[in-house]
Amino acid sequence: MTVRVRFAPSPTGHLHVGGARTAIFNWLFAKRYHGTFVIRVEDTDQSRSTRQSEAMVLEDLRWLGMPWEEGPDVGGPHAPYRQSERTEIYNRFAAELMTRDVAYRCYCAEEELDEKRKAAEAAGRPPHYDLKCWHNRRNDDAPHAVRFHVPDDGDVTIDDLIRGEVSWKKESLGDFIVVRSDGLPTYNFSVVVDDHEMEITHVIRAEEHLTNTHRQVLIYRAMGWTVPEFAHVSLILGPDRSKLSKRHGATSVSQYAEDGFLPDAMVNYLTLLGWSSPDGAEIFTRQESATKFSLDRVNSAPAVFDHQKLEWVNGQYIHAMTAAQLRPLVAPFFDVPWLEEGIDVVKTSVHRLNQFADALRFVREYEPAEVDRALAEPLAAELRTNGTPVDEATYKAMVERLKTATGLKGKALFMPLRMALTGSDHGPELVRTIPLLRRASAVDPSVLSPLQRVEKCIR
RNA sequence: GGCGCAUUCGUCUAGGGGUCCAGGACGCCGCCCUCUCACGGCGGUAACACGGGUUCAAAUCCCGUAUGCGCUACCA
Repeated sequence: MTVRVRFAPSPTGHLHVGGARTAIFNWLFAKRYHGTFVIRVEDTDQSRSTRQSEAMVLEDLRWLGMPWEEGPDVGGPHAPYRQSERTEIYNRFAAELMTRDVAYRCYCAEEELDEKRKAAEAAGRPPHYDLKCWHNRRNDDAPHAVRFHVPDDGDVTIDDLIRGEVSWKKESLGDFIVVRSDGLPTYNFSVVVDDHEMEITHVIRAEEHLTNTHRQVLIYRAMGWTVPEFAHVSLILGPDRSKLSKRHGATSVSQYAEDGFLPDAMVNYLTLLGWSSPDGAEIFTRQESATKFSLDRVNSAPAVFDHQKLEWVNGQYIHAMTAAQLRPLVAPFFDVPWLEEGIDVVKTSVHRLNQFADALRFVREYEPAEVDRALAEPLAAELRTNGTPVDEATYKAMVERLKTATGLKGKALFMPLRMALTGSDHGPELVRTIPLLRRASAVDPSVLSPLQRVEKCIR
């Protein structure tokens, strides 16, 4: 049997990091078992779903770098992959459910149901549907929804791949709506129809759907369909341990892209949030994790999103990349003719792509520092006669001559030197900084050369 | 309220009856490297929610309690 998994976002905004992690686990599982990864858009809630949002979610998924074999944009053998385009299919199966007498038309008004529910709750009874339309089944075309009837043998036990056995008693459920009065299916119905029709073998989704599984299994049974395997992934929490939301800061994948995070780092971190590699590795490519991924190593407890660790992971990726690899990624945030050289000099002090501009500010902006003439003048003379160092050897030669000329050494020499050339008391090593300033000033007229800087100090 | 899920350092986690007075990572602290900042290296800090069982032996199995979260919709 070929593994087929799906990620089924509802297009109501950008892709959320929680959704991203669910997508990653699905993708990893598909790769691990050489299966198929399907994207299905769950847009049956017309009031909240937009086509624009669907495009954003797909774009976020593309940015993360998890290609899918079937989906609304690429099609596939089970098209369409947008639930709003599959209503005839749902209606067909809803009709079949009614033919089998496990579903029925419900003509109750929403207000009426609300009142009954409140009354039941007030009286301490379970707020389940009172079965009025089940007991008086009819089939006219007055406005109605379609309701599924929970059978007497409605107890359900599943063997969740992450949580183990989970059971529910039939009593915990009332008859529930499968087709709304607007003719569109509810989630619990469309998801079953689609997962069956699309031959999904493993349903890997967020924990918030765990209790919905009871209803869904009942529908599978009523239709006589094979029940897929389930794996419910725990939620991602904010620092206060409530479900991660906007008030905790950035929650959408696109926001992280804008904040200078790399897709590889994002996928790496999110994979680590709930899954651990059997060899204990924490930095790994998606190919590496895909060969080792298994659902039994997915943690069933919710995980707090740790922004600091994400930054660290992102830094690990940036530090491991060459300046040439980094340049095209940094350019959208900050671009100068000497970008690649600049990146090479400061990349170890940066954790995010958008921090390069700041880290290289000293190259573009220079405020003359208070520097003792006893150093500034010999330095200016040195730069005039011997030129500016171009590499480690010429830098060391310059330092030796300066030591002789000034009688200074160690910190007493280097700090004023740094101040004179960068205007700051901290930054990358001088042996790298000076050649960078030289090259940058050569290709970029807005950058002052080392000599120009020193001259400003003397004036 | 009912049902369901969860609970190991501040955070992510390892662990599946003895090898655990609990290991790794992030963070934090210290030291080293060093002109500074960062990187890197080394070291330190810090946890089995609580109470009962089962067992020669429990972080690991069972039962309660507490706490958190989810579902209980004509949202997904």
